[in-house]
Amino acid sequence: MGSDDTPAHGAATRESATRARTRRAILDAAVSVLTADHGASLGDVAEAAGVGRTTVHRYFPERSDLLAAIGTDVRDRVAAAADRARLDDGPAPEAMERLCLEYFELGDRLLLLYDVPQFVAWSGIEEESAADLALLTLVRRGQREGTLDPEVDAGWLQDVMWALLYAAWMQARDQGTPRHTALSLCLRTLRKAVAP
Amino acid sequence: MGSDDTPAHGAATRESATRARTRRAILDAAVSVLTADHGASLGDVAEAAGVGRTTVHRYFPERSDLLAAIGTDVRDRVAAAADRARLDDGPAPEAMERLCLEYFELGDRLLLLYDVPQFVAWSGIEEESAADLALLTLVRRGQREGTLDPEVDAGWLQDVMWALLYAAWMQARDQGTPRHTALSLCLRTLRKAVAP
DNA sequence: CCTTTCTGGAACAGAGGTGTTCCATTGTGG
DNA sequence: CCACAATGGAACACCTCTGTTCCAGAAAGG
Repeated sequence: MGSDDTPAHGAATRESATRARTRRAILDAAVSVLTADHGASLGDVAEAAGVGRTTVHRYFPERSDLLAAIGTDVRDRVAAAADRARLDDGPAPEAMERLCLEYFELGDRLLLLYDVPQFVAWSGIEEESAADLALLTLVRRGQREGTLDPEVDAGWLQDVMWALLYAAWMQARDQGTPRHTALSLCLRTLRKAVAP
Repeated sequence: MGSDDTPAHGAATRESATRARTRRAILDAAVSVLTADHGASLGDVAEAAGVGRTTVHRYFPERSDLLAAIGTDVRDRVAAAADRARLDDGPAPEAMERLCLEYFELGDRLLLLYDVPQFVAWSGIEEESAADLALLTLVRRGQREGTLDPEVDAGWLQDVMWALLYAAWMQARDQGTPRHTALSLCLRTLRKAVAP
């Protein structure tokens, strides 16, 4: 990331548009391929990205570099999503639903993060990311205000949200439930589950 | 399974006590090793079982045979658990909680079944096992009787139960929450989530 | 248009897992 | 106590994935 393989000339020079596009293609392909099969080979990823295996290695020297890059990518998107949800505004349950909605849109990417726990270890996602902490704070606020169930641990309510999101994704993926239907089932159930 | 490698003498002869014990040891070790790392090698399994790699191959000629055996084992346990829960008795929500409790006890084994989807394909677990169908029937009964939320699809409520179970296992495994605490959180939340 | 960047393919060595065979050793049960 | 069941280890060929190098051709971009 910091040390590029195009060292010479300037210093601020980032990455050519071509390279940026190729990088994204590989990253996106990796997400969908790895979601389907956690043990997929780099050859599979390359093929899915419409790119030579050599090129994948050119961007991500080792397998772990690719995984780390995915982790970083997801972390950024999660942070942005949490930001958009404005967790500090309005009633806690509604803020939680906004977050759920934002996260739902991230789809596959979060599914992958969910069941490939190594990603949490890779690429500086600490145990508690900023987004996780913000959610935890939100839950505590809701419990204080009496809008969220105060009798269970805040961490549990957090997990419940993730679990229902996961269920909704599965419903959409395996049962072919339309995305918006799955999401509204999720939100409805979440609303009831976290109520006092 | 049907065709043993001890063909001679009788016909009803099952398996020596020694062999049965070894088989179980391998199966159990495989579950815990594979739960920790889906891509673990047969060598790892053998080591965990306190058995030579050759011996593993003697019982399960190919990797897929071992996986299939795990699948079958889990399927049987699930069926027995569903049976013990007596899904046809009493109020639907309570029956659902009994099932949840039984499933929770299966621990690792179900976790594995959950995130190694191949198992569903291996070893004759059809899309809808008998236990799944019984649960679906239970949910429909509850909806008819007005004790379960009638406005959502029965399949969704089923998924919600699994999702909360999963969350409870994770809570126990990663946060070190005592098993009974995790279970009661799960049941409390489930009760609210599925209520009309 | 021509130079620089970027790419894909081939070919390679190495690592690690798999499945097999063979044999010496241990143990279990009659 | 003795035969036979059951085991563990070594050695084997084979496969797949990885990571690397090298080079010729395509694609940008000035």
